[in-house]
Amino acid sequence: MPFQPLEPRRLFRRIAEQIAAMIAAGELPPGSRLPSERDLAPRLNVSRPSLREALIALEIEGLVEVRGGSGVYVRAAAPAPSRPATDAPGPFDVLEARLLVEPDCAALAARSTDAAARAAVAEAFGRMRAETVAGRVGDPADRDFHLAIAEASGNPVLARIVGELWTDQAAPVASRLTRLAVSPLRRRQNLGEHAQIAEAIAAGAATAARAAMRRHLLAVRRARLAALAG
Amino acid sequence: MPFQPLEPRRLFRRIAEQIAAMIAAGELPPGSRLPSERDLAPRLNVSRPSLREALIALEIEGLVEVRGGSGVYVRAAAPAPSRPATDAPGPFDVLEARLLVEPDCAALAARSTDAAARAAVAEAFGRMRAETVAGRVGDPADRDFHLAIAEASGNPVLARIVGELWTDQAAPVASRLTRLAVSPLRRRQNLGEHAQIAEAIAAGAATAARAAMRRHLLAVRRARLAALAG
DNA sequence: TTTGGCAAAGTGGCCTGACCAGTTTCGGCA
DNA sequence: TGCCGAAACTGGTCAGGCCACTTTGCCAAA
Repeated sequence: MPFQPLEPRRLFRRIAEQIAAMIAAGELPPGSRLPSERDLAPRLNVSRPSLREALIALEIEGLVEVRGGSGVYVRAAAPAPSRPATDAPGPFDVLEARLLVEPDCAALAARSTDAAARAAVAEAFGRMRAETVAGRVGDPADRDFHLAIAEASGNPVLARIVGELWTDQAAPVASRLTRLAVSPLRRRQNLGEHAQIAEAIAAGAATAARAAMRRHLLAVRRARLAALAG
Repeated sequence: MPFQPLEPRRLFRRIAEQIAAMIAAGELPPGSRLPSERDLAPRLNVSRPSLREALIALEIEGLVEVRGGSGVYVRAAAPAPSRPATDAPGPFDVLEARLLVEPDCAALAARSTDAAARAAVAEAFGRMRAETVAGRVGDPADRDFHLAIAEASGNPVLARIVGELWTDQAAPVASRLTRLAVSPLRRRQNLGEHAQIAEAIAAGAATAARAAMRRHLLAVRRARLAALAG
């Protein structure tokens, strides 16, 4: 069965989501071992290389752990109630930090006199809109938009912090949550919220920009909480 | 050349890092296209499937964008080697960032239920008081105090950010300014402001802690501005 | 000369089949 | 009963091949 048009997304993405769904559904409990690549691939009607690509994606997202010679194991991602925060880099910690920093970045960007930087914000928004409309994943474009705002704040330290926060967000636990939380509806809302932010910055409305960014991040948090609950 | 022991990490990881290093080094500028998979694989002494796995990893991490039928492109997010205006890391930029983050850290620390972390804040304050009385420079103790508060916030991401901000502050320009701004009078004031913060946190008064931290940082800024003018 | 469209070249997407190097398991031997 | 080694199993990697999409550039028509 040597083909399958790439109309949907790429195959490894679909495989990864399928496996992630099985994990979420409890068919593959945390700590359990997945069927071997040789078994699983034909069962999903894909080749082993494609399955491997999907497993690598899941591994990077922290859903799964690959132990050479032994097998692929579902990672225990359950938030331990005993240890609330201290050393665990939970996804909501990143969001909390973003909530402290990014609204003011937006306000500073709105006040900025650097035309080029503000043009970069508008351009990043345009790119993101194009990609969202096209139905692509859009995550990198999202990042670029927020980063452009941080850079437009004129404060390189803030820009660096925001960049690092997005790197954190790409880390295992968080990115898994991100993916779960991004429904088509949420993607559209996301775009609308970004539009408000971009407009406020373009208009030089610092207070409005701050408020819009805050609303946006709160909405993101709500979506992730819902994804966690669902 | 069909093998290569898996002593280091897995091959795709090493390939990904190698490519990421090229991007960071500017050999592959943002927006540029990587050599085709068929060209690049033999150049890195790996097979195409392994290279593909690495590219998928880089794509998930947002470093690269894969456009089917076209090529693999470096995402425009890497810090370009020369950024003219924005990249001057002025000392007041750091202070501005601290002003955004640290007051809320103090508030979170006051609300924290982690007794050990709050004890660490009190202890750091005690050490600082001892050193200030003894007339020492006080910078490390000062840093420890602020860092203890950030850690007591319970959010490791915030703790890391604050730590980095203090590292920035130690950079040449800023540290010279810091030294200038620390008169004996200022040192006493500093200690008093810290005492207010420490007390508010110990008392669990979140709002008061936030306000005290904010006042403290504004006072620091005033002192530095004065030093700059004088 | 300009513009339109179409074909070839190039690129990623995916598959089959195979061998290597670890890990795990289990049966035979002490 | 307990230890140890071999076989079975698993992931790691490679080679080569075909398909579908994108890009490019040539050529013909306006």
